[in-house]
Amino acid sequence: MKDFMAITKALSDPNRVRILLALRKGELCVCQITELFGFAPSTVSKHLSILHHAGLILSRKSERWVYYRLPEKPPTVAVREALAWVHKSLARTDAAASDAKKLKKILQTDLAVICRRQKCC
Amino acid sequence: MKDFMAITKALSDPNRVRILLALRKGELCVCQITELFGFAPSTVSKHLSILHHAGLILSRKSERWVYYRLPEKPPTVAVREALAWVHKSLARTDAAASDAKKLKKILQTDLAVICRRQKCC
DNA sequence: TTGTCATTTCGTTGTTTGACGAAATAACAT
DNA sequence: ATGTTATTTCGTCAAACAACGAAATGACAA
Repeated sequence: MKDFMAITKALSDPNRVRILLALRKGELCVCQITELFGFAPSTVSKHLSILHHAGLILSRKSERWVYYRLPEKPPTVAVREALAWVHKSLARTDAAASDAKKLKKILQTDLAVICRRQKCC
Repeated sequence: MKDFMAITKALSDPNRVRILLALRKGELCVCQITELFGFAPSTVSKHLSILHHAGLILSRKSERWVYYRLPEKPPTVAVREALAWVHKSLARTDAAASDAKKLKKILQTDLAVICRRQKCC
C-alpha cells in the first residue's frame, strides 16, 4: 500500500506526468527536462527524485550529466501497469504532442549550451 | 489531461483508495463507509465527491440513503484501467483484508442503527 | 406543512506540496 | 590540488489539501 501510494502521489502532479511522457522517446538529462519545462533546476530535480523514489524512472550518470529514463523492465507490476496506463491515456493528447515538439528542438541543441543557458539569464 | 489528473488526484489519498477497495464487493451507503473509517461524515462525503467527480464511482439515492458503487461500465478507458490497476495492485494487501473484515461486521448491522450511532456519541 | 434524518456545503485550522534561490555536493578538467 | 559545472539539498513562502463542526439541503413521514 505504501509503495502504491508513492506511485499515485508521484502521478498526482501534471508536470511529473509530463516528464514520464517526455521520456517515452528515450532518456533525457536534467537540464534538457529543465529546458522543456522552464522551471528552476532544483524544482525539476525534486520532481525527478519523487518519480525515481516511486520506481517510475531510473537514472544513470555519464560525464557531467545525469540521465533519467523509463525502466525497460519495471520493478513491480504496479509500476508497469501505472506506466502503461499513463501512456495509453495520454500519449495522443495535445499536451503530449506539444511537449514532444518542443523536445525535438531541444534535442537538436548541444547539451552544454542548454545547461549554460540556464545559469546566466 | 485534465480528466486524467482528476483521476490521479483522486487516487493520491490512501483513504480514497480504501473506499474504492471497499466498494469491490458491492455498493455502500455513506454512513457505512463513515463507520468503516471512523471519520466525520462530512469528511467521507468530500472524499466520495472527489471520487465521483473523477468518474471512479457512481451514486444512487434510495429511501433515506445515498449509495455509492463502482461503475459496472466505466465511462472512459482511463477510468477503467485505473480501477483495474488499483484492484490488481492492492486487492491482496493486508490493508484491504483488514477493511474487508471490518466491513463484513458493518454489513450485518442495520443501516439505521449505524447512522444514528454517528450522531450522538 | 412540519419535523426528522442522511448527506452535503461552508468556513476554519493545521499539514502537505510545489515553486524558488542559495548553498552543498560530486565529478570532471585543468 | 583547484576550479568549473551539473545536480541535489535546504530553507522559505504561498497555494492546495484533509480533517473537523456547524449550518444548509433535500427527501420522506407524519
